[in-house]
Amino acid sequence: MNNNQPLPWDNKRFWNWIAVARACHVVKQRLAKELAPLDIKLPHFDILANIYRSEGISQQDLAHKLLVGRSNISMLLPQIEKRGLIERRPDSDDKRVLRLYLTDKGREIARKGLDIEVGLIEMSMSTSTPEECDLVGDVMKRMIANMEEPYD
Amino acid sequence: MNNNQPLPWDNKRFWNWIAVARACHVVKQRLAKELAPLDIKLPHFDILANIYRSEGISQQDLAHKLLVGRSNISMLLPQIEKRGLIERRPDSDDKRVLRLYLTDKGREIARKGLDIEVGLIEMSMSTSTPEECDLVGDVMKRMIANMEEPYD
DNA sequence: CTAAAACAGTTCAAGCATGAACAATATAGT
DNA sequence: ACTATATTGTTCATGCTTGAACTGTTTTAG
Repeated sequence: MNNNQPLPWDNKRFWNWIAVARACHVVKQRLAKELAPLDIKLPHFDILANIYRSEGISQQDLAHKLLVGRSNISMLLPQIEKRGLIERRPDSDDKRVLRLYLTDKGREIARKGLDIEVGLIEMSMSTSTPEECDLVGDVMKRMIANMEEPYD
Repeated sequence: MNNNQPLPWDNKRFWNWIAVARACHVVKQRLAKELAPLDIKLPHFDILANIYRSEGISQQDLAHKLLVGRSNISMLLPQIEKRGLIERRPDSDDKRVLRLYLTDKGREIARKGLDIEVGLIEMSMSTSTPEECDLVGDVMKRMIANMEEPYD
């Protein structure tokens, strides 16, 4: 450890994190290209995929799952709705909330897109053992947990 | 393995990857907040940090390092230049290329920002051993390498 | 019961990122 | 030397993302 000017370039954790960020970036760019044949953009697909897993989810919860603002969802949903991929139905108990459902067409695209995504992930992780991949997942979950804390 | 409908929810690699993407997202959001006192946005900081490490880099190479398009850099640099954080000087050999240098003010912000970033990364990775972090880095580098391939 | 607070969703302006089309310069092939 | 090709950086239109301000609904407190 340097005591005067500890440059990040000497810090292994720093570089390991840079690798994570780059991998994330590269995978997202690649996935966007692979989804092009389905005529769906990544943000729209992320929404479809989440509704696919949690049919009837509210916009609020969807935004929370995707780690984006409510306004973001609010701007994207009408586009997807106009394409006939989802339906928004008001909750019967609480008139504030809208619940989200896939149409058959939406479900098909979500399904195909997920197949593409899983294929891509398996391909890119094929050179690592399942144990290694699990460890990566564990470290990431720990990071997310640590990130909740105040720090400064 | 399911043979009919292999849902991603049954796929461990899939979930491990989701954890990576979420961690990436959370760290970026958090870093953006921590950088606020320096009055610098994440995209601008990423540029400063890279010039800090590679003074005299060209816009092209910078874009490549950051995994973004040249146009992106081309739009952001004038803003940073107007704030007096960087200088753009034409290359003497090749009149097409502009080389990027930090001003003293820019170097100070880059330095402070990097300290914040490293602190954040160390904090979030503090619950994992150095060996685990290194393994994460290795798996990510393998993923990036695999992602270059054609696949479909 | 009513006023205040909390909550779900929307709208808007601003900033970031992209790809395509473009200008200027450099390199290669003939 | 000369044309064709490739490269560097810019500009533009488009789309995503955000946070703040807003509407309407529900819950909480007095």
